[in-house]
Amino acid sequence: MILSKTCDHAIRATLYVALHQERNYVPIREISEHLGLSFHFLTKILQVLTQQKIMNSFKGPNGGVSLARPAQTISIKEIVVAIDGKGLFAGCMLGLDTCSDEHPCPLHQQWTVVRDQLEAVFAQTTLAYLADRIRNEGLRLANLDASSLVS
Amino acid sequence: MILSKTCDHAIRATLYVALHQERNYVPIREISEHLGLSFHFLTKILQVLTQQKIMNSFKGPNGGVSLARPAQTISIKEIVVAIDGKGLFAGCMLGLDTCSDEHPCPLHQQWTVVRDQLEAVFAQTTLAYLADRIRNEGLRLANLDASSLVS
DNA sequence: TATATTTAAGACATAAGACTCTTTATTCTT
DNA sequence: AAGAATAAAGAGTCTTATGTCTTAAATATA
Ligand code: FES
Ligand code: FES
Repeated sequence: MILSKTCDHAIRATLYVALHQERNYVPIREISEHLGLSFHFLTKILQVLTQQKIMNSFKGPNGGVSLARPAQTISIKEIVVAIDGKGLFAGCMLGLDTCSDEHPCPLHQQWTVVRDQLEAVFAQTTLAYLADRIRNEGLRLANLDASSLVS
Repeated sequence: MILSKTCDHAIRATLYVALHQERNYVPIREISEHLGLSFHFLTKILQVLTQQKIMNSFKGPNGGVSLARPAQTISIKEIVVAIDGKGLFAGCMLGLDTCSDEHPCPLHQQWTVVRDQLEAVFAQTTLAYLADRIRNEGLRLANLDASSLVS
């Protein structure tokens, strides 16, 4: 798997929030129910995004989470790095402890070309862009058999 | 991590064998010592490659493993699929249970472009090509602090 | 045939990731 | 002030990946 489950959940949750930006805060309970994943687990994940200043949170009635910055300025790459670290964009494909042009492994040349493209695509893909496409094209944020949840 | 550790080990081991093709069989013990990984673990991994007809094995004195086909005909993709399955080249980036153009997730368009390129690169990169480059350019198969092992 | 060498197989152990539960802290509403 | 709603924090559990160990099977050599 490219991304950890934790990271998958983080991206889906931030997209859900981006789709509901008109509201002040979106409760985590609502997100977890709409995306079909554990409330407590999602809470832990979003705590990290809050600590990383990607989201804001607010306790108490009418509380929840919101994007800390305009959705146009938050990239998918940023979320991936916040949750999974920069390994995907910097690590060795063969799992060696360093990846560098000076001491490349056999797959270094092949991998870095693809990796740089992946990084560029993720860096320029923002939550705002994806939220627009979700709205306009009906892209799914959950499994098909649970799509009724997404409302 | 893109590939599992198991898959990393498999690729490194097959490359080691490809570098020693002049010999009939290469003992797994020798491979594990040169690559700095567990003999028993590597044995299990290479068993899978043997079952998948990518390698041959032979028991007893002067036994070991060898490539089942010419190194020119074995691609990295084939090894990745044998060990990790086809998930990397077919699965949803967001971890949803299906990935299809008909019901795409928000990252589908971005990911499939990169994924198809990764698949193409891996499919056309053979053990023979990589072994040549290892020989000619001194690419490393092990960590730097263990590179003396690789002889 | 006896012994050494090597892979095959499977049980077992450890570590990491994924998820659950309980308690605490904060804020709103009444 | 009291109670309800919500996130934060942390302990605990379950599952999967990784790694280890022991025994069996096959083969060569003497
Ligand atoms: S050194 Fe292995 S991918 Fe760069
Ligand atoms: S549906 Fe998610 S990547 Fe294709």
